[in-house]
Amino acid sequence: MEAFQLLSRGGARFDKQRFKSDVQIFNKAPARDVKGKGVLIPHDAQLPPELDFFKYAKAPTGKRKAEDKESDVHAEGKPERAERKRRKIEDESLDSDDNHIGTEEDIPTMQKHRVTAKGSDVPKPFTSFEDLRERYHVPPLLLSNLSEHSYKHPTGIQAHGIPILLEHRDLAAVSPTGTGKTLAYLMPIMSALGSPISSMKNEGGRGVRAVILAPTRELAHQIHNECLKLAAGRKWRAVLFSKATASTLSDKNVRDKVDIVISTPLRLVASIQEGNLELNNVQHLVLDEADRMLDPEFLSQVQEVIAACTHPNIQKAVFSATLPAGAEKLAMGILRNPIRIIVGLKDTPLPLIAQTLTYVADDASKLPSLLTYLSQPYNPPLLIFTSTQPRTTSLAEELIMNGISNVDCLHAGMTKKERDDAVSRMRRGESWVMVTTEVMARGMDFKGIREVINYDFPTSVQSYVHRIGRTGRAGREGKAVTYFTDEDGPFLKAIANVLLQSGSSVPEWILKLPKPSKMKRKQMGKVKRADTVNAARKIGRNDAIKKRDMIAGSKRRKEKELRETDKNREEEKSDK
DNA sequence: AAAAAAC
Repeated sequence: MEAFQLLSRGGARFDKQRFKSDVQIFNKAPARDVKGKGVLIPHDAQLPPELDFFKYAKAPTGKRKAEDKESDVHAEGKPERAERKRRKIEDESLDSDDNHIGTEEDIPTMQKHRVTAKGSDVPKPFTSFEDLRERYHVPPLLLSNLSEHSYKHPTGIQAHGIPILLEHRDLAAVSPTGTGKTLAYLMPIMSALGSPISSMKNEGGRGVRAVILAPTRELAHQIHNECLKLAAGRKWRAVLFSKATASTLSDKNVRDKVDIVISTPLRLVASIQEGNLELNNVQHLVLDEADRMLDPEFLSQVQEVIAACTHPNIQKAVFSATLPAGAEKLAMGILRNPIRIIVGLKDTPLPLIAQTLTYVADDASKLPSLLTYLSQPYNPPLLIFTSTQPRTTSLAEELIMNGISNVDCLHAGMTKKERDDAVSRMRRGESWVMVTTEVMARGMDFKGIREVINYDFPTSVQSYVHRIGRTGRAGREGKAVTYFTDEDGPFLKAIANVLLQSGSSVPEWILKLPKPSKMKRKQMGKVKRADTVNAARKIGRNDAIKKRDMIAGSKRRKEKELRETDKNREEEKSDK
């Protein structure tokens, strides 16, 4: 409390103890608004003893129902689509029986987590990390490192995925954000590397034995940290690949002593092409954020890495919270006799995240809305997503100029050092408001984040799911606010369905929006937009105006409002 | 659909 009073006077540093132990803080005094700045002290959110992520799965609602309804409404003329959907759902529920995944007595976590497995000879999941010692001879040190970092009970993806990887099978794993996917692949890999009784023999060759690919440097860095935690007390060498380490590793003697390389794809490709790195002894390859890694821009790089991994007995695994059909197909092509594990519902955020959609009319109305939001109590640190680097920078500047404390900014246009510093400040709890791009959207695990704001509308369902997945991690609650403007109309419904699917509510009129067909979306753009505008005006407009009026305006803001009304007028004209 | 990120 004292720390926050200090803070409210402005300028003072965030109390570093603040995020050291979340639990400690959570048990403290009830939430109080700190004078003026609206910073809220959390009071709830004790870690639940068991991470029951999927309560909603027991009684399927939301999307399933919405899908059916949708099919009913839109299926006229093409009933086969509804039929296909229904069959798919049945197939999924059959999968688990076919593969003898286990009964509830065997695996108490099963029912809760609604896991579906597909593939031949699916290994049984385990219930306690200790089980792994006997079943797979996982080194005791690894297990004690686990408990040291208070990993007590395996999450769904860990219970199901780890045995698969320990049996050296290929795996495609889909599990929601913040459910411990990193550990699910790191632990078995490190076990295999260190265990003398592993299914594959290590005497074959020298050089890097495991490679983990991630889409951003920050994520690679974070994975490396996890790796170090697990490896503590053992001689494993895990290397975070960067320019610096790449040149060190060009020395073959050094290289041969490295077990695990964690890297972004292009960095690795560069080293391979320079002849400074050989991957012919790689026996474990993981694509983290797999769907992202299989995006067209990354795909060729990833393929090059895969091609360089010539070891015949290589195990490959892909992990993500989202896996669109296209990416899944690609992944399945890369994997050999794979098992596919899906925890929860695909492409769905956790119900722990309370999501809202907020109408803000147009771009110019966003800043006033955000400032209003920040003038009320909120839970720091706050993560704000924008669509471009320049917008990230300028929004951060605006916030600072409007007197918001401890604003930070992070995008890939910044130098490595700037990026590293921003992440450290975030980890230390010194940032209250972090404005960022997609670079932070995936994988990043900041335990303190309880609120995410999509200042700019996400460009895909996947992006949405990952962005808001920065909160609500490891069983904690989270909050996500998404601004939408008239222009976002065509994509609104898709996101709205995601909200529904994960147990958040959506205004009726959004659900009634017609679903724009792919082909017609372009030409219909105008019409759709008009629909949205009208519907939005009825419900959201007044709120938006009220909000704007509530803000005592600085000159800057008044200018903004003027510009905004001008724009509105122009748009109204052009609509006609 | 479209930007970001990767070196």
